[in-house]
Amino acid sequence: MLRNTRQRSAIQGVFESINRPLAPTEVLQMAQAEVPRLGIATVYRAIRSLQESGWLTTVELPGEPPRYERAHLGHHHHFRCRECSLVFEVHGCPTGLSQMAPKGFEIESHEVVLYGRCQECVPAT
Amino acid sequence: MLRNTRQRSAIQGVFESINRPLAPTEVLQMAQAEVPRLGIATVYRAIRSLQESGWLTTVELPGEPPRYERAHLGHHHHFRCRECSLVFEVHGCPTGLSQMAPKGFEIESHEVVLYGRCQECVPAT
DNA sequence: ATAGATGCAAAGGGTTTGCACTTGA
DNA sequence: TCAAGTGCAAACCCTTTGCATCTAT
Repeated sequence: MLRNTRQRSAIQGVFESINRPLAPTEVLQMAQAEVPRLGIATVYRAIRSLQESGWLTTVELPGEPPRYERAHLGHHHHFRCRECSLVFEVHGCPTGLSQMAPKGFEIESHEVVLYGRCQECVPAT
Repeated sequence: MLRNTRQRSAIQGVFESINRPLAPTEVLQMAQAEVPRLGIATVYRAIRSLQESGWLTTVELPGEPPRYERAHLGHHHHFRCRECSLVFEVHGCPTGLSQMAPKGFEIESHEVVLYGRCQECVPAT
């Protein structure tokens, strides 16, 4: 696998130059600047193989279509600004998660999404 | 607007008898016990109108199609079993959420999703 | 009676797949 | 060379919509 094609390097280039999670169609449009005949199927296939190779991770927020970004190391969560819709990484985890499970249930992992206003959108005090 | 039909009462009955978020196809299958010729379109239309009337709320988990549950419940979160894929309600919240926000960010709300094995799927000890 | 509700099937939107052609190693 | 990669279109899955029919009021 992982052959070095114009299509794939265009797609990787998009992720390298844009600093936020991207939807497949966004990737398509941006990469078509370099490879005009690029097809959406190729984008999906490239995303999948880049995911499987660990180069990309999926960013899933409730009720939103998946987006993809270059893999950062480590467990983290997300903060989504209700005003500007930007998504930020947050580090650390809440405590007391294990006490939330019903009796007999076994927790293996968790997701946390915080909603609110980012630094830019909090009114100046 | 809300006419009292056999279909709608069967659909509401499903939500009243099952205490976990349901996908439209689950609702269809269960309600067909009462109304065999029930169609999926009717389920979707009923869900939408019950949502708009405030009787149902949407449960969105990252990367999954929406599920629905009765709206009477207070603030709670969800547990998704990795084996049987069922989603359960969990009560209580973790602590220390406010410490996760970057400096200057204002948290308004949060979502927590736990993943693991439900009581049915935990191997008998 | 009559407007809302239903069932079916066809249409949409986003994602995946089949297949013949292209291209990088 | 020749299999992985690509482009196109058709297939899929889930959801919505058009339309003739049914039904609660």
